[in-house]
Amino acid sequence: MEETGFSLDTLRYYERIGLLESIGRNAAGQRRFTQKDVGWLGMVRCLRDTGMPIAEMIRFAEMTRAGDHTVRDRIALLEAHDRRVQEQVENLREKQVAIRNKIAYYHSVVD
Amino acid sequence: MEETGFSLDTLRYYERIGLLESIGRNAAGQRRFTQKDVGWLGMVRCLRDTGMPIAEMIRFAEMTRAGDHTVRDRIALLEAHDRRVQEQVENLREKQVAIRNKIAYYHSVVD
DNA sequence: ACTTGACCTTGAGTGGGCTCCAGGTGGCAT
DNA sequence: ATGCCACCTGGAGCCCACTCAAGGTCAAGT
Repeated sequence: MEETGFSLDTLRYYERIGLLESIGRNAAGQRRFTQKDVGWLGMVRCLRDTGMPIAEMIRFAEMTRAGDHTVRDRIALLEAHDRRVQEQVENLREKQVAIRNKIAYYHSVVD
Repeated sequence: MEETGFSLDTLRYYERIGLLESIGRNAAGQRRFTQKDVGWLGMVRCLRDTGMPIAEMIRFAEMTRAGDHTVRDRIALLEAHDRRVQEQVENLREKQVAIRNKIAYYHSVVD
């Protein structure tokens, strides 16, 4: 298990579905993650943790492999995602206020 | 479909699993949502949207039905949830910075 | 020499949260 | 009075993102 925070099973799964480009093996057939792989996994972690669906990450992975002519599309994808993240944050903050009001109300009942 | 933002199927599902206390019916057997039901659904929406698992919402629902002696436990549950929400927000913000850095990097490549 | 254990593969199973289906009923517009 | 639509029920099905199982290989320690 690499210290990207993914389990080995998850890494195998990601490789199978094409989210990771075929990871190199050593003589015994075991996966050897390069610095590049680890970097990409950092990106994957970042996108996953902000709620990007796997299907979309695969599209992003494919663009990344396809070369520099996809950079504009990658920007568009990330900017759209950034807007969704922004909405998530705002929505959470809003709901958090409601939760805190409820807590305050309960406190007023119990004290 | 009520304007709590839940689909009718979802409302039926919630009733089945005990997240909603048996909703009243009219003569024809159709659900009639009271103001109280709608209020509770607002709470449910708030908790769902902030990532509380359904199982935990059911525990909360049961406490709410059980009466005033559960208020302290409800406070504890909501405070724990509030801390998780806070972590979510902080985590999202952190990851958002990384995404924006990536976008900026791509811009520097493409321009 | 042999056990242990971490890895390998393919494929099936799981859990959460809905969502849809079949078959049926009731009210209302034409 | 007949078609239509929105609702009802119980139960099955679906999607996502993993996670586990079975059977096998290899390297290192005792």
